[in-house]
Amino acid sequence: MSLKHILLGELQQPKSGYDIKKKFDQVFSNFWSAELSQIYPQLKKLTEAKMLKVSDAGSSIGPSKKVYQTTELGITEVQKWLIEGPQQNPEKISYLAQTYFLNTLHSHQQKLDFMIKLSKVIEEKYNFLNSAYQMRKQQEVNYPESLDDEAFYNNLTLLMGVKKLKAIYEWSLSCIKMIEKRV
Amino acid sequence: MSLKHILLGELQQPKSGYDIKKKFDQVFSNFWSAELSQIYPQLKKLTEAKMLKVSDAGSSIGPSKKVYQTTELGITEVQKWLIEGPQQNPEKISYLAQTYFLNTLHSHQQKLDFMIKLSKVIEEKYNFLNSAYQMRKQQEVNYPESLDDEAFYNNLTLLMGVKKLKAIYEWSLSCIKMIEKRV
DNA sequence: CAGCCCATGTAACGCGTTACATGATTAG
DNA sequence: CTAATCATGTAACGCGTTACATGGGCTG
Repeated sequence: MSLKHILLGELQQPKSGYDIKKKFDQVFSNFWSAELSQIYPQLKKLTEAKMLKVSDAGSSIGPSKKVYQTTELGITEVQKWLIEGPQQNPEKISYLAQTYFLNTLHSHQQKLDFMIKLSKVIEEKYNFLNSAYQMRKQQEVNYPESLDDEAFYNNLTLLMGVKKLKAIYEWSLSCIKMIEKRV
Repeated sequence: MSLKHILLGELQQPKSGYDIKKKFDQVFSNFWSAELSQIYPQLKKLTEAKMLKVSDAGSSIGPSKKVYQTTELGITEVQKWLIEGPQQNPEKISYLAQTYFLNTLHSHQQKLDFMIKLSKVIEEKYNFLNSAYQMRKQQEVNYPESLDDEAFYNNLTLLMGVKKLKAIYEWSLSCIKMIEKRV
């Protein structure tokens, strides 16, 4: 049930469905994803529930745009969600399921290949997130104390991604070494 | 599309739907979850697709039981899945979404409370996984070299869980410290 | 005999993805 | 003029959860 709350949270600063999608791809990807075909109907639903308000900002340049903004009722809903405490959702990690059943492949080389590929995939993700994090860090003189509240909490999620991916990347490297020893 | 492959992978050793559910709860929870209402129809579907075979092992004691086992066709399917390389599925982590929008709460104490609760939740998960891991480690004289292939790859997933949760737990502790400084 | 675990399933509903449909603007 | 990006939406389908329905066996 988090898409609803993410939309309400993000639309405290008004934007369109299309803008939100970009935010999902560029910023939220660390902890959530959604398609436009899921976003638009949700926006409609939340508007009907009076948690969002719309204004048509078409006309001037570009195609007509619907700009949404969270209402007081919507903000209350976000606060409820936060006060209820941390939501735990079951993790689904396909590549770990694959690792679990890796011995179904009979060739030692194929098992090793899988882990090498996995390691590269994780390395890329790590590099991507880490460079985003380092950039932020260097822009601030007195990081993280100098950040305002909003940027500070945004940043904690980025920091988590970096630390988690670092641990997973190191795990994948140790896996490769262990598998290599098992010839 | 992983439930299918997890069932096919796990049923290389024959068991019932109910047995599989226990495995999900006790072992796979680290990387996947599923309800019985999802498992039973999948087993039926995979049996129709000739990737599983059933035998009624009712009679003797307890209620009648259907025991499923992966066929050659099913094993080939698992191998295909593994050879295609690591599957990346988008992560959805509700509590990180909540962290991102934590500044929607105006009270500093409420923000801190959220992070303290989160830290406790993560600590519990970490302790649970880590004790499972330590037990395994101590049972083996020459860990992990002494493990057979199946146990070895099973174990890599456990190891990943431990390392990841350790990193996340440390992150949550550092978050508490940083938030405390921001009074 | 009450409550729990074993054991299998169906139904309703919501979440999420892929594909389809439409049309404007902008950059090469 | 063509391709990409901007912009909004619907339809079909599959995945996943919660609730419901049924019944046997075991333990206190």
